[in-house]
Amino acid sequence: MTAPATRPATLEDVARAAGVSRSTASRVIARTGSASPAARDRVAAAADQLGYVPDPAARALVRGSGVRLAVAVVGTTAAVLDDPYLDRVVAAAARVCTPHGLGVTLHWLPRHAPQTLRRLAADRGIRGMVLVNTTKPVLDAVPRSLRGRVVSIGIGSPTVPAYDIDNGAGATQVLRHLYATGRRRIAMVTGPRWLMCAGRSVRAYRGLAREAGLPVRLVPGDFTAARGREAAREILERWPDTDAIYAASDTTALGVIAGLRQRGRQVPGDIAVAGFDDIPLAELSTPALTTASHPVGVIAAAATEAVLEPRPAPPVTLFPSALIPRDSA
Amino acid sequence: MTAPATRPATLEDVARAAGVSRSTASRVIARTGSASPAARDRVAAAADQLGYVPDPAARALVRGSGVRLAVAVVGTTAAVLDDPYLDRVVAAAARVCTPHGLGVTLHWLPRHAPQTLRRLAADRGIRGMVLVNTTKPVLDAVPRSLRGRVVSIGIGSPTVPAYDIDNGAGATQVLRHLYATGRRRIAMVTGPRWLMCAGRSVRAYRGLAREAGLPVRLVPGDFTAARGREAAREILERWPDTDAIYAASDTTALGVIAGLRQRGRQVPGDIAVAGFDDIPLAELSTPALTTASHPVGVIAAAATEAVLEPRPAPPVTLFPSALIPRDSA
DNA sequence: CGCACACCTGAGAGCGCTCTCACGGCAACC
DNA sequence: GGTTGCCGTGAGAGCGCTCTCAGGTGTGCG
Repeated sequence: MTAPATRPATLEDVARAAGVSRSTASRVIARTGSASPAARDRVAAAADQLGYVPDPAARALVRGSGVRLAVAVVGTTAAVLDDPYLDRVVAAAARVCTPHGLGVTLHWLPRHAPQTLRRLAADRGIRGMVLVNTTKPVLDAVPRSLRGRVVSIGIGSPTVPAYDIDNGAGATQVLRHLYATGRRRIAMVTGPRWLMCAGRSVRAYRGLAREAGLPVRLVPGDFTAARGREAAREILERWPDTDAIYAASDTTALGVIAGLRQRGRQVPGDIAVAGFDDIPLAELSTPALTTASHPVGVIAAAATEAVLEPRPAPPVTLFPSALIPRDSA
Repeated sequence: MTAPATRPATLEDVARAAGVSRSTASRVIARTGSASPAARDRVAAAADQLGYVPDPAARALVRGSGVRLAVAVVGTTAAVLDDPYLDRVVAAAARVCTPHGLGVTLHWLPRHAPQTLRRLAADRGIRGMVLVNTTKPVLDAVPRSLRGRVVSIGIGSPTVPAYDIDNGAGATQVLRHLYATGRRRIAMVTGPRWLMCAGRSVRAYRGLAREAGLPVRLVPGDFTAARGREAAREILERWPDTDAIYAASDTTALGVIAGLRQRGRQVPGDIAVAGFDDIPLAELSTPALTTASHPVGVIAAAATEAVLEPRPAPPVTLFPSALIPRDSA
C-alpha cells in the first residue's frame, strides 16, 4: 500500500513520520547537506512508505531553476509533420536529459509572437530551451533572462548559439553528383522560405549554377510530399527539358518522384531525383533515393548538451552532411 | 524597453508600479474577482511596461492545478520513430489545449517503471495526462491522484478511459478486400506484441482466416520499415506461395514492398501488399499503397478534450477506420 | 437620516519546498 | 580546561502567487 490516502504526501508528512524536522527530511531527500545515517534511513523509509514524491512546482519555485528542458518548435506544425524530424529531436533531447533527471517538454511557438516565448521564459520549471526551426523575429524576442540557457537547431543569433546541419555543403555534394552524372538542367524544390537552412541550400544551388553556367530553376517547397508532387508538375510545365530535380527534403523528393511517374517520366532514366535527409524510407523507395545524410539525433544531442553545460559555445556549429548515392540519381 | 533589468518582474513589482496592493494586481492579472476600471488599467499598463509574466510554478503551487497537459509516451522511441505518429498526437493536443491556455509537454515513460509515472503525477504543473502506446503495467501504476485526469490513446483500464482506432474493423476491411480480389494465402506482419492495437488486428486476421479457411502466416513486426523489408524476406522463405501481405502499419508495408521488389516480386502482380494508417507517403509510393485510414489527429483531439472536460467517459471509444483501396492490392 | 447591500481594496495566511542561520554537542588541539 | 572547529539538527524566512477575510467607501431604499 504505497498509495497515499487522498492528498499526496508532503515533505512535512515524511518528516513527521520519520520523527525529524522538515529541514532534515529535505536534506535527505534532496541529497544536499549532511545527515546522520540513522536519520537518513528513517527519512528514506518514511518517504518510501508514504509514496512521497517531491513537488516539482514547489521545488522550481524556490530553487529558481527547473527540472525540464523545453523544446520549442516554431511555426505551424504542417511543414514539419510529414517527416519524423521532431520526434527525433525530442528523442535525442530526452536521451541526454534523462540521466540528469530532467524531463523534456515540447512547445509550439507562433512564428511572430514574442509574448509566448516570454511566457515560456518566465517558467522557472524550465532549465533551458532548445529552439527548433526558429526564425529571426523569434530569436530577437529571446528575453535576457534566458540568455545562456537557450540554443537553436537551425539559425542562431549573437546571443543564441546555433547547431545545424551543413546543408550548404550537403547540397553542393548532391548537386555536384548530379552534374558529374551528366545532368545539366537541374531544377530545385526549396524548403520553406522562412527557414534559414532552406536559404543555405539555395545559395549552394545558385553558386553551382553560376560556376558551371547552368540555368536556375527554383520552385518553392515546404518539405511536404504533397508539395513535391505538385512541384514536379510545375517544373515539367515551365521547363520541360529538365533532366534532374533536387529537393530540399527526402519527403519532398518522394513526392517529386510520384509526380514525375504520374506524368510518365522515368526516374532516373528521364529525370534524376535527389533529396536531403536520408529518412528511413529513402533507402526503401523505388528507385532508392539518392540523398545526403542528416544526423538529426546527433545534432539535437549536441544542442541539448550545450544547454545543460552552459560553457562558452561557438556561435555556429555545423555538422557535416555526406552524399548517399543510390538509384534515383 | 519591455525587457526587465535582471530579475524577471514579479507581481509585487507590478503592484508597486501601479500603486495598488499585490492582491488587487493579482485579481487584475488573473481576471478573478472584481477591480475598478482605473485599477485595472493601471495594473495592465504596469504589467505591460515591466514585461510581467506570471510564474507558472508559483501559480501551480498555490492553485494546485497546473497549466500543462502531459503527453506521456510509453516505451522506447525506436518503434514510434519511423512514422510521424507522435507528432500528430502532440500537434492535435496542442491545438486543443492552446485555447485553454494550456501548454503541452511530452514525456517518455519506461515500459515498466511506476515511479516515473508517480513523479509525473506529483507535478502540480500537470493538469491532465494523455498516455500514448501504453501498456497494462503502466496503466496499473496510474496513481489515484491522477484518476479522472488521464486518458489513454490505445488500451485503457477501469480507471483510464481509452481512445483508439478500431483497427480490428479496419484490418477486417483490408483483409476482406484482399480476399475479394482473389488472394487466398495472406501473410501478416504484426505490430509490436506489447501494443494492444496489434492484438486487435491479429485477432481480426485469425478470425477471417478461420472463417474463410485460409492459412495463418504471422510474422512479428515493430512498425518500422526496416523490419518490413526483413519480414518480406522471411515470408518468402517460409511460405513461398504467399500471394498477399498485410502489414500492420504503412511504414512496414512500404518496407515489405521494398523487400519484395528486392527479391524480384511484382507488387501487386505477384503479391498484393496492404498497410494500415494512410500516411502521406502511402498515396505517393509506387505502387500507391492500399491501406486503411487512421485519423490520429481526430483521436488525439478527442482524447485531449476528454482530459480537459472530465465528464464520465465510456471506458473505450473506438474511431472507425475505412479501407482506402489504391494500387498495391 | 439610517440601514442594508453592493462593490472595491489591502492585509495576511499559506501552497511545498529549499536554504541560511544559529545552536548544541563532540572531538581535537594548545 | 578553554578555545577552535566541525557536524548534525531545527527554527524560520521566503520563493511568487492565490484567495479568504475584514474593512472601507459609495449607492439605493425605507
